[in-house]
Formats: sequence, C-alpha cells, structure tokens
Amino acid sequence: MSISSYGFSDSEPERSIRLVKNNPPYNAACEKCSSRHISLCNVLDADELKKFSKISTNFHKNAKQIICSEDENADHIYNIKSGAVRISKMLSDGRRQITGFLFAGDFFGLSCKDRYSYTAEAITDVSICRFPRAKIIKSFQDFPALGERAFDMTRTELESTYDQMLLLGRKTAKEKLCTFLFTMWQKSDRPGVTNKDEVPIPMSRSDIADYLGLTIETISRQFTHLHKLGLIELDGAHKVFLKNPAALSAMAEGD
Amino acid sequence: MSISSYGFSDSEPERSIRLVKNNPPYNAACEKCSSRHISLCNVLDADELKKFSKISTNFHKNAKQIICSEDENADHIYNIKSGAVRISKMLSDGRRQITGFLFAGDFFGLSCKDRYSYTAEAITDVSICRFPRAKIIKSFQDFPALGERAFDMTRTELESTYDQMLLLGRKTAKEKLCTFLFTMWQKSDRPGVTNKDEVPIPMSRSDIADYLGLTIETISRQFTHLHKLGLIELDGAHKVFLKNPAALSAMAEGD
DNA sequence: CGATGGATTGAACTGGTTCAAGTGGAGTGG
DNA sequence: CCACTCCACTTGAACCAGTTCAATCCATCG
Repeated sequence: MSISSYGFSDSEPERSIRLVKNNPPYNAACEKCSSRHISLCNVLDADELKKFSKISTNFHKNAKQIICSEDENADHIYNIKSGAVRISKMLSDGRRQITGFLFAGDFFGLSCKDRYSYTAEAITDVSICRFPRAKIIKSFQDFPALGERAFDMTRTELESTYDQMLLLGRKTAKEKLCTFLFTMWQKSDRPGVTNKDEVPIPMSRSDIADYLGLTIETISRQFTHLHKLGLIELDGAHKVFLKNPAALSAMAEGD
Repeated sequence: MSISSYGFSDSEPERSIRLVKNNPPYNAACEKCSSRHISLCNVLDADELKKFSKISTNFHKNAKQIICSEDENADHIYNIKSGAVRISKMLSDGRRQITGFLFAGDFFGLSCKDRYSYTAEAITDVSICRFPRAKIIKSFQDFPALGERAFDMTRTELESTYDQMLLLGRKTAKEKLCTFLFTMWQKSDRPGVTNKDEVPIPMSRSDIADYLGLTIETISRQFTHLHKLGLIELDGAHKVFLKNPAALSAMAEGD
C-alpha cells in the first residue's frame, strides 16, 4: 500500500470479507508476521516488520482477566494474536453495554484521550501483543503506511458501530440475535473451524445480552425460538449451526 | 501540530470542549479560514489553506433536503459551515436510526467505503463545503497534518458512538433525554446563543426519537416530565432552558 | 380564518423484563 | 464411579416501560 492511498482504496477487502463467507479469512494469520498482527503489520515489508516488532511486548491473559480498564491511563495499544476479547462500558449502577467483541487480528486502545473510555476483558484465554502508545505513534511516523492502516481500520470500526446503533435502537430481539449470529458466522471462517455451518460462540449469554441491549432470559428464549423455526441447531451453549444463513440474514434485517 | 504527534496529543481540546461549557466554543469559526472549516483546516497555515480551499466547492441546502444518500457513490466528503445535519440509517420497512447530529465545523463522508452507508439530510438551512474524495485524499498526502487531524476527529467520533451505544442499549427513556439535552447544552455555547441556560433544539421530536431509539410520544412525555420536575423550561418545541444542568447530567447517568 | 402538520395527551396494549423455579453439564472429592 | 456442588443456562409467569392507536392542541401560513 502506498502512502498516496492513505487507506482510501476503492476496493475494500476487509469489508467484503465481513459480508461474504469463504473469502480469504477475516482473521487469517499475517503472511509476513508469524505473530499474527495481520491488522496492522500487513502493510510492512520484512525489514520494517523486524523494526516494528521490537517495540512490542507479548503476553497472555486467562479467560475473565481484565486487559485494561475504563479511566486507566491509556498508555498502551493492544493487538490480539489469538482468543476473544470484549470491550465494554458501564453505568455507575452496574448496567453494562458491550460495544464489541474482538478476535485475532483486531486491535484496540487507539483512543483519542489520555484515559481508556472502556474496559477490555478476555473472554477466552488470549494471547496479546502490546505497544507503548508513544512508541507506536513514533512508528506511525516511521512507517506512514502503518498509520494509514490504523486510520483505515478505525474508519471500518466506525462504520460497524453505526450498524450496531441501528440494531440497538430499532431492531427487535429476534432481529438482534439473527444479526449477531449471522455476523459471527461470517467471522467464523478461520483456522480451527472446519464445518462451514458451525459457529463457535465463545462468549456467555450474559455477554451476548449486554452486546445486544437485552437480558439473558430474552437471549435464551430467542435461541430456542430460532431453533424451533429450524434456522439453527444448538450444541451446548457455545456452538451453533446455521441451517439457513440466508434466511437468518433476511430475518436480521426485518424482512 | 507536528506530524510526530500524529494526532495523539495528550491534551485533547475538542474533547474537553465537548464536556465543559464556556471553554472556547466547540464550533467557533476557524481563525484562519473564513469558511469555518475549523475541524479540518485549523492545522494548516495561510498558504496551505489557500491551496486547500481550491479543491472545495461551497453550496447550500434548504431544510429537509438530502445531502447524500445511503448506497450512493461516496465521491465526496462534506464539511458543514453552518446549520445542522442529521445522519441516519434505515431498515427496509422504514424504521430509522439517526446516528448523529452534526453542526458547523463537523465533517462527514470520510468513514464510508465506495458507497455511503448512511443518509445525510439538512435539518435547518445549511451551508456546506464539499471536497472530491480523491482530491482530499491527495490533500492528506500534501498536508500530513490534515490527515492526522482527520484521523483524530474520526477517533473522537468513534469514542462518542461508544457512549451512544451505552445510551441506546442500557439507558431508560428519561436518562436518554437527559443525556441528549445535556449534550446539546454543552454544544450550545456558540455564536447566536446568548443566554447560558438556553439550548436551541433545531431538530423535530421525530428526529430526537430516532436518535434515542424511542417514539415521539415518549419524547414528548419525557419533556413534560422533566418540566414538572423543574429541571427544564420549554419555549415552544425548539427551545429549552436548563434550570439545573448538574442535576440533569446526574440523571443522565442514572444517579 | 380555515387548513396543515408537528407536538401533546390519554388509554389500551405488548415485547421484553423481572422474579422465581427448574435443568444440565463440568468439576471435585470421597 | 457415583454423589454433590456450582453455576451458567433455560423455562415459566407476572409485570411494566415504552409503544401503539386515537384524539386533541396549537403555531404557522396562505
């Protein structure tokens, strides 16, 4: 990617990948970087990558551990190498909104303020790559393509929050769950998932509820309802098979 | 602003302006640019600004006119010079979610892929500055500070969509309206608004409803309710006086 | 002055919540 | 290997915040 494009290429690979299954996997390992920093590093050549890697620290977190907290100093930027992370905000009385689930290849922490405005927690055991804020900013200077890439990903993230606002504000419980399941299905074409109907659901019902603005009971009832409609099969609480992705997608939009 | 900061300055003027009243006005005219492109151009010097201005086209839209539509080719990026604009998404059956209201100084169209993912419509008569997409991308190359500024504003916008997701998913009708009114009050410290309690509400009840994920009836009832609590005074449908901004703010967070 | 259309108010209704009672699967320890 | 515990998940039933439907109000405008 040249600097001139500034991330505004007409073709938008990561968008189409999100919408169409069986394209190159959304979260495939970076071809250049064994650490799977696909999102950020796939614009760098081998030499640049070597330099870039030096500023990072790799670490693990077990499921349920906090990676960073709301109001903490925003000193680091994180890139997920494996596992799943939830990003959430809380009201003082404990009501929670999960703003997104992140997977291998996604990054977070690139906030515009000096403190994080959200909490990031491991859903599963995760492997994470961390960059000091100051150093990655320097890297954006050293490798302009990297900054462009970050900008590009930020714009993609912003677009998807608009979709989520439409979901939260205007969709019914059934439409919300259909949207969630269809999106998870689109993202599920990655290493370790062989059956093309199978969708792993790493998060709890409580997480899904807080992501969709519903309660766990409603989530559970809607799962049962979709099962009775023959649209999904359930295998425990964390594995779903989509029997008719097209119908699910249509239902997700209210059709 | 130097390129090295890449928009990640520790101090965040535009954020604090959003949160604290009586700071330098959020939407003040750009000191360098009579056209009030404050958001984008205030990182440019006079010469750069002159060059930058050449790629833009100025035009007007009357209230209720469409500026750009969902699924239209995203050929332009827009900067609002005066007036108010609503950004919305629709479901096929007509349910609408307004993702944001934009005012003088705000820009939009930058997050879209090759097609706009939302519709922008004039709420009031507006004066707008339009940049061809390809040319503004070239400008980001010519004036790196401009690209950094755009990145910075995009991240700020992303942060505020997280707040809106918390509102849509987890707040009650009363909390939603309090949040809306308090935010409008914070933004209202601009030319033309003299009384510090006065908050102009340019949008209709229907717009507020679609922004907060409610119905017009609920909006109307909550206005009446807040009035009965003595927190606001109403002067017609488009002017509100906040009698106790602090209490309104607390109520907005559920306290 | 009547027509128009947004805003308000009232009353019935309902989708989703809340509260409460099961169910089932994974882990533990005897 | 079974019994026991734990906890996430499911299911049921009552409830209610916000919607829906239906008047009515009221400011603006030709």
